[in-house]
Amino acid sequence: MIQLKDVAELAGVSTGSVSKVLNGYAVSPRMKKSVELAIAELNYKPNMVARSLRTKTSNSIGVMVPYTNDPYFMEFFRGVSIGLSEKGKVPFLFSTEPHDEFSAQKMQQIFMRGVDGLIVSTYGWKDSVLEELYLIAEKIPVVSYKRSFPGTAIHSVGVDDCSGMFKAVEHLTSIGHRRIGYIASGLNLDTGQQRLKGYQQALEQAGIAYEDNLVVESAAFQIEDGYNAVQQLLKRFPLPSAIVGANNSVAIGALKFLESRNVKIPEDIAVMGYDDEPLSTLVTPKLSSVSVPVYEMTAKAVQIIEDAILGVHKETINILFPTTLKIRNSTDFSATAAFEFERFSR
Amino acid sequence: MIQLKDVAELAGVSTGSVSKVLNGYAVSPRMKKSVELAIAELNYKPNMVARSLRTKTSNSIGVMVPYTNDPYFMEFFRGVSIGLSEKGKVPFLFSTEPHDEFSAQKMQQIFMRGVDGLIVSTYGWKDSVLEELYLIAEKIPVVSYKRSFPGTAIHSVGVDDCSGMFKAVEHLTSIGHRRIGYIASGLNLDTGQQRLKGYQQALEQAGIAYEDNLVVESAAFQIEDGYNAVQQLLKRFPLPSAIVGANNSVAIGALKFLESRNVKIPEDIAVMGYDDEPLSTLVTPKLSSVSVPVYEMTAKAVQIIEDAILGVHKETINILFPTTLKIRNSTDFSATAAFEFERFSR
DNA sequence: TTGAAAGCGCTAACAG
DNA sequence: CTGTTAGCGCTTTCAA
Repeated sequence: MIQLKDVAELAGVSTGSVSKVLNGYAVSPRMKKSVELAIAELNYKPNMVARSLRTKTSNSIGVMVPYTNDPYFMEFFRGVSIGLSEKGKVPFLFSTEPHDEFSAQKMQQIFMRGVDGLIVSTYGWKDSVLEELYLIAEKIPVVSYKRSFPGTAIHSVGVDDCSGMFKAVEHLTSIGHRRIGYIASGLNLDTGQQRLKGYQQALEQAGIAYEDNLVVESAAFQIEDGYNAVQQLLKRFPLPSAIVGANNSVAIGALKFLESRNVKIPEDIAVMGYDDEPLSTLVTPKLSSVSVPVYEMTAKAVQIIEDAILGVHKETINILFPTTLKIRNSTDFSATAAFEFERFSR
Repeated sequence: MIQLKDVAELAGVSTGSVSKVLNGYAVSPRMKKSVELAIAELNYKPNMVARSLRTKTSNSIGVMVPYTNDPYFMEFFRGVSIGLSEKGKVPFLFSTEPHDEFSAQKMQQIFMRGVDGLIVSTYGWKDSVLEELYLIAEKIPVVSYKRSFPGTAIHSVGVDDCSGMFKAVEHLTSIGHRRIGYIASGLNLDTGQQRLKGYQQALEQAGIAYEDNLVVESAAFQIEDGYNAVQQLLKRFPLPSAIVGANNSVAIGALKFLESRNVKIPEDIAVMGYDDEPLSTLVTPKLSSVSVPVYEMTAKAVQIIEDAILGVHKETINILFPTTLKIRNSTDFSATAAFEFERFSR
């Protein structure tokens, strides 16, 4: 392994001087030149581990994502990754399984490795793991994705789920639906509660009485949970003319069950998702949904981390992003039929 | 930050001794006890950066995955992540964009951070980046996923693409198809060539003459590439009665185009994918495909890395895994209609 | 079995 | 502007 000392020798200068040109401090042009020559000659690469030990920063960020098959993981990670890369930072990635016994341990691992900050999606985390997170947040900046932790040092980026779901349901009432089933997921989470609230407020605004038995709770946020939950809704009488899922996956699960029973969508029953993803345009019919600005959110998360590391933030930051309605064929037969490729573009 | 020295002081022993109990060397029970007590009392966490600098190993592995929207990325990463986690190793993740100018730079970054090995999917990498990879492979173990580099130090895990595609096409000929269109992707890669070869061999075995104009090349491996490519195939006369995609995404793209033109699948044209993924069961009709044992492959990749780090391997390892046929409704109308959830299970 | 001490490769005062 | 030097927190000889 060729190291700084070797560069110094070849260039005929001190190691301190080499370090200076490496880190962009003021040096004479002559010195700079000869050092750079030696670096190129030897193909020298600084040892980041030694640098980290000395400077106590690593230019790396811990990222924790849930292990679900949910595609939002992919977009979240992708966004964070692009953002960090632009800032010259490296992601240390950890996946967490919901109810993973080792999440706390993994988080410690990552912390011990000297990351400068943490960006986390805490979906499925147990309280004990969250406790650990609070502790870490006292020491390095932490940004939580789509979930806020009021009263802690944890920053967050999220969306206004109440207004987002309001839009979804308002869309349905605006095209005439009066009996709207709701597949509720994550009612133990603030985000799940806000979505339900949005549903209720939209009904209220349309002058529709809320009916408890049009809301069924799903086991979780996955496709199969929606597939199972929708079956309850089909036992109601009169049948709902529209069904909204608390997220996109449960809506797709519902869609798939209805398809298997030859229910016509949207003619017999309209289906609406929430938290749009590329998959929406690949199912038949294409799923209407409410879209969340993943890229803006992840970019912001990275920005917050960076600022926090630099000590810019004195207060905990909690930002909510707006959502946008995507109307497709699962609620509107006449919606654009052109093949639409939804990509994560920047 | 509480450190080893503090533990030593509290326990009334030397730092060397604390290090010994930390690393499981022989110490007296008394010493062990008191040190452990002090560690617990102070809630001491070793600084992995310092440890790495000293030991020259980091227990971390660099993982490079392509930035595509292709879901196979997710499964690959998930498998690797689970595998590493089981070995107590941490993934340092880097995403690469096809034709990314910075891939080489990113790889250097990761290398400089002292990873003990590298697991890479080189999809879309330019030659200059590969050159860099060869160099790195001289210094630390590298395992490539789904692509081999004969004559280099790079290990690989892959599948037998020729026999895999053979199975796919054989399935079609066995149910009576004689005119089978093929969407070729990645003909510049060995894996793309092997798949095409499998297609040709299956035709030959069925006594069907190969026709150049039933093979169209797609721009890349994405859904939209299949969507575009299939349009060429529809200009052939007589029309093919079946179409095979070189991977799952292009097959889905084809499926979506045919759907938009109200072509009945599989009655008018059967569609077959390759390299199955969960998405196959979410499109309508469900896509027949050839499945690759992602988890076994990633687990093997991790195993190889681990062994190589320990110096077990003297030779470069190249392993091919077998594929399995998944028959669904896009080729067989009567295939199981039950809702099938494909999950990445272990 | 334990302690003392010498670094791992780098940066950052501090002097010159 | 440049060189010297003292560590960053840990492991690992080497002696005791």
